Amino acid sequence: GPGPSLPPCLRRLAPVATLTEIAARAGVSVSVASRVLNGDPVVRVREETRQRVLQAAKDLNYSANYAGRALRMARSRALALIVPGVSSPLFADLLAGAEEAADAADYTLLIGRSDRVTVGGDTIRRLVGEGRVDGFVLQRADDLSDQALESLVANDARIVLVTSRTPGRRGSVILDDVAGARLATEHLISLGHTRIALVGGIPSSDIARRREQGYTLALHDAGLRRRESLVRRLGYSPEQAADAIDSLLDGSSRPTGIVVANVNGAIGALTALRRHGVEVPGDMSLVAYHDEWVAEHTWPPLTTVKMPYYEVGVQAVRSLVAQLAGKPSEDIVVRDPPPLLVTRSSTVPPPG
Amino acid sequence: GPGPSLPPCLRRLAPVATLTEIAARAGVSVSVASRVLNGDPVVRVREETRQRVLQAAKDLNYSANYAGRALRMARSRALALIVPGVSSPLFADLLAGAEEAADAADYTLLIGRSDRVTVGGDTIRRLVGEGRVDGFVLQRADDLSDQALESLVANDARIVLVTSRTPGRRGSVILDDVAGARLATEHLISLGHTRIALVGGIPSSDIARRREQGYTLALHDAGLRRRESLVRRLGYSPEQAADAIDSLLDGSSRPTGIVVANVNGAIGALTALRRHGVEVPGDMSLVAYHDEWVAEHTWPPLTTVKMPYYEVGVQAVRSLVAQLAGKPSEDIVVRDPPPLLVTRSSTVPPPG
DNA sequence: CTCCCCTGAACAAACGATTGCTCAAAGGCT
DNA sequence: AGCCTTTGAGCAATCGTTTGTTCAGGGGAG
Repeated sequence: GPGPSLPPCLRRLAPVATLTEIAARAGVSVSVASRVLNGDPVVRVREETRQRVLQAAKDLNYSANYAGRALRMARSRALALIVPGVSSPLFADLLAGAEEAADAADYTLLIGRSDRVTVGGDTIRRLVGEGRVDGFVLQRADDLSDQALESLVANDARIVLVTSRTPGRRGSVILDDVAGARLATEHLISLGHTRIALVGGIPSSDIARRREQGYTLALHDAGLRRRESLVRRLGYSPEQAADAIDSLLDGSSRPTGIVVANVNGAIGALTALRRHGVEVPGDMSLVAYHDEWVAEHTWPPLTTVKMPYYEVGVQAVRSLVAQLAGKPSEDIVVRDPPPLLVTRSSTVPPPG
Repeated sequence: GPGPSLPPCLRRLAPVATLTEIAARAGVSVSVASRVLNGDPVVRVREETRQRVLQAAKDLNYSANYAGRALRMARSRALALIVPGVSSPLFADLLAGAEEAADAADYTLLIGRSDRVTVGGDTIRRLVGEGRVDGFVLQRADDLSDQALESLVANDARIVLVTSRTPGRRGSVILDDVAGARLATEHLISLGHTRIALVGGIPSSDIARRREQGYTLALHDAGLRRRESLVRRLGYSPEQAADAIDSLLDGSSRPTGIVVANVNGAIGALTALRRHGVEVPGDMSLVAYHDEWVAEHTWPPLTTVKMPYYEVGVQAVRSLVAQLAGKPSEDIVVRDPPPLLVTRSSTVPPPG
């Protein structure tokens, strides 16, 4: 034989049409077929030829091979969305928004868990190194420090951080946490509460700092004193929030209302309060940051502040796509729609 | 010039090394480099040459380009996991298992929502047509019929169904729903309950049918009468379960215990019972199928049956990978670990 | 009639990796 | 010394697309 024979069994899994076959069926060259199907502006074909190609593609149910295209274009047209946990309804919103935007920009979205992105691991470097994805939307875990984050990410990786920021020059899309926490706090103030506690996140998190700032500003604007003894910064998990509640109830002057800076924490808080025999909302009002499905089904149902997670997803992907197109990275705060107070049964005026 | 010049700006996004560069640095041909790096058994190279290649790859931080490989191999080494909703902790377990198994088999896992896989849509056909994925793990929505499912899936697509089955010859990995529902029911029986209701899924779902079967068998084995008036088949959502509760409480002979065939439904049931002034567990015991995080934080905390979702994910991917390797499709029931009763506060002996 | 330009399409070179085959040199055997 | 085998590596085709360039033929202008 004149050269190497065909490798064994390299047929594709599903028998799909290639551009060559389309071209053959339409009686044109591959290049014409490609140009017609992609709407190449450079193309000059007779209308009749164009129709033949289109018809052939339709007949053979053609769709362009992903690998061939990716190889030629040196782009995968795929994006990765990397999040700490996949099980929260909040994430579902974020994902829905990201998918929407990715679809609109004709990108595919891969989902990864950031707990697989360990420091020292090379998940991201590999994903981008192998050319599987063109860029990332990354939501870091609360306890991942700025340096750890930087060390994780390849220098040249296109990336947009969501809900959190870093001092570095990466792009980011965050919620208006100040306004959200402020709204929650103002709700309690408007009900007449004056001793309002905050169950917040860990101080190293920029998210937690913004939420605390909103809480503080609301108190300040209402002319209320902010007492350090009413602030806890243990974290967002139910257990951490429960610990925070335990410690708050130990204090000399109990609050009459609590802002829990995360809905999961609020559920833990509910459990802890019940354990202490404190009735919600009779003895204690509770408002949670973030609205999700379960807040409607707790006892009592939780008053929450709903934040626009969906839009964060949309904006993040849009911003990433823009970055891939060569535009500079942006730092966005999503203010539209604004935080929304969802009043349920966990907040009433203070007793007495 | 002798031919076309290089297309404009087709540089890759990140400057990564190609096999050609590795080969050049090691002073060998591309084929040798490829063979060494892949551990090709056909290769015959001097040990010293081998080391040079390995070193070069290490120096340049080489990882094989995904598109090039996929094109040549006519395989993407990617799998899609398609699920109805992404926000449930149950899904998180499934996903974790699937990722574990995919990693082990050196496959990448894509996640898709099955509500994007609409009848008449071509999501799956496109994913496989474009060669983005080699196969699917599919968890269908409860209300997707067998025919609808078949019409959706390309005939030649490699696919494994999870938690549900179809009469067709597709592969499947399901839970031992009969044993799980049986365990839940037997728990109530062992507490002394005799009038035990079932809040189940819609009858068209094979999952719901298996769970009802477990319920029925448990009653039968205990010598208890199964009353049709105590069975509801409205669905797994909180609202549907709440409706089921409403209708159960209307009946002439109230149950003293209820098996809710889904934990989300159980949360709706809890809300509905509270609305009716029925105390759990004082007036009514409640046991839920599936264990998840929130069950520990409801009031009262829910007694549940924990099912091995993680293993379903593992087995499904393993089975799919085997299918891709040419093995026949299998129908697996995951019995290990067995269903686990998690006793909390929602179940006590019947009143009186 | 000649020259030129436009139209409509084909040519061919990449992108990066894999792999069957070829092939030169070295070594062993008769 | 001559022939065959083994070793160690390179050659070149191929996967499916995209796209800069070429090219043949037809028509209009001068």
